[in-house]
Amino acid sequence: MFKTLNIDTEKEDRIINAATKVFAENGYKRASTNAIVKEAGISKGILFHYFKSKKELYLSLYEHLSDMFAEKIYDRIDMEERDIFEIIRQVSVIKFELFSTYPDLINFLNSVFHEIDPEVKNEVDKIRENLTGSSFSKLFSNIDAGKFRKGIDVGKAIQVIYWTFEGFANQQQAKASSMSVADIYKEDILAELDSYTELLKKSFYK
Amino acid sequence: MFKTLNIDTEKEDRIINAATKVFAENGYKRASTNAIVKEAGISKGILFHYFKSKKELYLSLYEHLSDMFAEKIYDRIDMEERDIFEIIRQVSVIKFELFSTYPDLINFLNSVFHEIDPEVKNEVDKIRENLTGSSFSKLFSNIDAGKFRKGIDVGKAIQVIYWTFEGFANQQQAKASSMSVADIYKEDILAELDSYTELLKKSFYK
Amino acid sequence: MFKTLNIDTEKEDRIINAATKVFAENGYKRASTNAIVKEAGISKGILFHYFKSKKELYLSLYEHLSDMFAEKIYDRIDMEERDIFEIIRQVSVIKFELFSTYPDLINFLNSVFHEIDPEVKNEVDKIRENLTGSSFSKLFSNIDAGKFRKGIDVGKAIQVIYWTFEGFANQQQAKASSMSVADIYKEDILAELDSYTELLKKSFYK
Amino acid sequence: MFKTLNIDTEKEDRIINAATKVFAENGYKRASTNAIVKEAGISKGILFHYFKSKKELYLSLYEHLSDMFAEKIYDRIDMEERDIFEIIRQVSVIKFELFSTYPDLINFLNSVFHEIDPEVKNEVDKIRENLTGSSFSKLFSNIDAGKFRKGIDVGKAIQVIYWTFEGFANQQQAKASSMSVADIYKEDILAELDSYTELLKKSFYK
DNA sequence: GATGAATGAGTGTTCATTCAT
DNA sequence: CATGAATGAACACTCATTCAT
Repeated sequence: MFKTLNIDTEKEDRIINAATKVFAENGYKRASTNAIVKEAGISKGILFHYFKSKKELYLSLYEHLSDMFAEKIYDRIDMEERDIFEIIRQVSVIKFELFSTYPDLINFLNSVFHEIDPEVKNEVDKIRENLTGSSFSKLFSNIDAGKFRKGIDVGKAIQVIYWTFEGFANQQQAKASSMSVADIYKEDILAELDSYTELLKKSFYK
Repeated sequence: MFKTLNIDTEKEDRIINAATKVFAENGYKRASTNAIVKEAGISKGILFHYFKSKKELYLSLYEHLSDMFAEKIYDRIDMEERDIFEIIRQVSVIKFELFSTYPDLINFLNSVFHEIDPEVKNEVDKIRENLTGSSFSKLFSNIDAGKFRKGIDVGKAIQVIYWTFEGFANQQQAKASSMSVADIYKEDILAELDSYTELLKKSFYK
Repeated sequence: MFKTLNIDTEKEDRIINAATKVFAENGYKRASTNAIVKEAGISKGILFHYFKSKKELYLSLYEHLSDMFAEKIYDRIDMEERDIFEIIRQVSVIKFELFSTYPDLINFLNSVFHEIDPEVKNEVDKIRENLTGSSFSKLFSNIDAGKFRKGIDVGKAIQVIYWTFEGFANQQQAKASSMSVADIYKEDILAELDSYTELLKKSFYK
Repeated sequence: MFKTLNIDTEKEDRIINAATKVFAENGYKRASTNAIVKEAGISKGILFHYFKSKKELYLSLYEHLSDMFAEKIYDRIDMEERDIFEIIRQVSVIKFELFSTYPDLINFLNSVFHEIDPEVKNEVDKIRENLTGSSFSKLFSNIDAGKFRKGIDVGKAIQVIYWTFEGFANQQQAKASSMSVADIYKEDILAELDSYTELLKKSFYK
C-alpha cells in the first residue's frame, strides 16, 4: 500500500488520515492501533493485512507523507528563482497554507522529526537522509551569490537565514497550538516574516 | 521530594539519575517505572510513595532539572557582560560542558522540549513558561543596544542571533549522536561557532 | 477432494504436499492456513472451497495419507510370507525408504499419532481405528505359530516383537532428527535391526 | 519460582496444577494463559510476574515436574535390586499409582515428550537430556547380567524388555483414555504385565 | 471455479498503580 | 519508611472463516 496507486483510494485515504492524526497527536508509542482503526472505521484485521506491523505503518506513512509534502512544495515553487529570501519565503508560505489545509500532516511530520523512540528512530533517520539529502541541496543549489556583500561567507549566511526562518516557524507554531487553526494564516504573520527578511537583506546583501 | 532538602540525598540522586536516563532514552510514554526502579535500585513502592504518579515524577523531574540547569548557567555566567555575542557564547560553552558531564540531563531536557504526549504536554508548557519567561528575558535584558548599526531592529536581531546559535547547537548535536561523547567538545566546534559570531557581528554591529 | 479422482491432480498434489509439510512441522493448532496456501501457491478462498474447515482438511489429509501409506506397504509386501520377523523386517525397510523419499509424510503421520488437541483428537482416533484395526490384524493373521517354542504365548510374543521394532524405529528417528536425511538409510541400521531379530528368534523360536 | 522453596506454597500449587492440566489437555500452542489463570484463580499479571513468558512457564513446569517425578520414583524404588524385571516392574507400579493420583502430571509429561512446536522443541530436548541421561543409566547400571542365558546380548535384551514395558504402558494408556481414572489401577493390568514378564524371563533367563 | 480483502474474537504480554506486610 | 506481589485494562498482533467480485 501507499507505494502503488490503488483502486480503493477512498479506504486508503481513510487509513492515511486516521493514522496521521493519531500519530501526530500521540507520538509513536502512545498512538494505539485501536484508535487508528476506530478513527478510520476499519477492522483491526485489515490494518495488519495492509501493514504487517505498527512500525511498518508508521514508517510507510512517514515516507509517503514526506514524499507528498516535498512534491507539493516543488509543484508550486518557482525553480528559476535565484534569490534565497524569495525561495525561503515561498516555501514558508506553502508550508503555512499546507498547515491550514492539512494540520495533521504538518504535525505528524514535526512529531516524526523529534521522535526518540528507539524502536523507530534509526529507520526514521535513514528515510530522512534519502529525502532531505537531495531536496535541501536542490532547493539552494542555484542561489545567486553575487547579491551578498563582499567579505560575507555565503554558505554560512544561508545557514543563518535558514535557521532564522526555521526559528520563526517554530515560534509561530508554538503560538498556534493555543489558537484555532482558523486564526493562523494571517497577514500579520507574513508581515512579521518580511520584517526579518528585510533585516537580513539589509545586513547581508550589497 | 526535590523541592525540599532531603537527608537521604544519596537515594534522591539515584532516583533522579535513573529517571533522567530512562525518560531521556524513551520519552514519557515508553519509559517504564519498572525500568526506573531497577536502574535506581529501589522498590516500586517507594517510588510511588515519593511521587504519587508517573506523571508527577516526570513533571517534578523536569522542574527540578530545569532549575538546576538554569542555576548552573547563572552561576558561571558573567552578569555584567552586555555584549550579546559574548553572553550567548558563554551560554553555549557551558551547555557543551554540561552535555559532556551530564549527557542524560541535556537529552532529557531536549526530549521534554519535544514531548507531545497529551498526558503531560500542557503541564510541561506551563512549567516552561514560568522558567524561560523569566530567565530568557533576564539574560538579554541588559544588552547594549548601542553596538548595533543604525536602522537595525535590535529585538529582531537578537532573535536572529539566538536562532542561529540554537540552530548551530542542534546541528552539532545531530552530528554528535553518531560520535562518542569524548569527541564532542572540541576547538573545531568553537572555531566554527566563532565564525558565525564574526559573520553576524560584521552584519549587525557598527 | 481426495476421495474422488480429480482432473486437477496437479493442484491437489500441491495442496497435499503443502498441508502435509506445514502440519508436520507445527501440529494442528499452530499450523496456519495462511502458511499452507502460501506454500501451495493457491488462494485462501479455494482452500475453503475444497475443505469447509481447517479441521476437515486435517482429517481428510490424515485419512488420505494413511490410506496411501498402507497401500504402499501392501503393494510391496510379500503376503505369502508367514514368518513374523520377515514381515516386520519388510515393513521396516519400506518405512525407512518412504521416510527418505517423503519425510513429510512420515513426520505428519507421526505428529497425528501424538496429537492431543481436543478439537481433532476424537475424530483422529476414530479414523485410526478403522485403518489399523483392519490392517494390523491382516498383516499378522497368517503367522506360522508352529515356529515358536512350546510354552510361548504366541500372541504376546508377537506384541513383544512389534514393540521392539517400534521402539527401535523411534530410537532411530530421534537420532535421525539431528542428521541429514541422506545419512539415514544405511546398512548399519539394518545390521543393528537384524541383531535384534536374531536375539528374539533365538529366544522365541524353536 | 519452582526452583526455591516458597512460603506461598498454596498459590504456587494452584499455578502448577492449573498449568499442568491446561498444557496436558491442549499441548503448548493451544493452551491459553487465559485458561491457566482462570483455572488457578489468579490474575493475568501475576502469572507474568512469576514467569516472564508462556514459554518460560512451560519449560519451568516441565523441569519441575520431571524432577518431582524422578524423585518420586527414586524415593520408592529398591536400589539394591539387581533383577531388571523387578526394577521395571517397580517403576511401572509407581507410574500407575502416580497416574491414578496425579493424572495430569503423567499426561503433561507425555504431551511434552511428543511436543513438536518449534518454539519449545529444542529447549525441551535439552532439558530432557540433562534428566534422562543420568537417571536411565543409573536405574539399569546395577543389573545382574549373570541371570541371562549364554549367547544373549544383555544390552539388547534390556532394550527389548524396556520397549515391551513401554509399549504395554502406552497400550494401557490408550485404553485408559476412554475409561474413568477409577478403573485404571487394577489387578487385571498387573496380571497381564506379569504374563509379559514371565514370557521374557522364560526366553532370556537361564 | 477462484480470488484475497475483510472481519473480530482471541492471543501473549506490559504496565501504572495499590496495598498487605 | 520500604517492599514487591497483585491487579486488570490496554496493547500489538494472529487467524479461521466469509463473501463480494
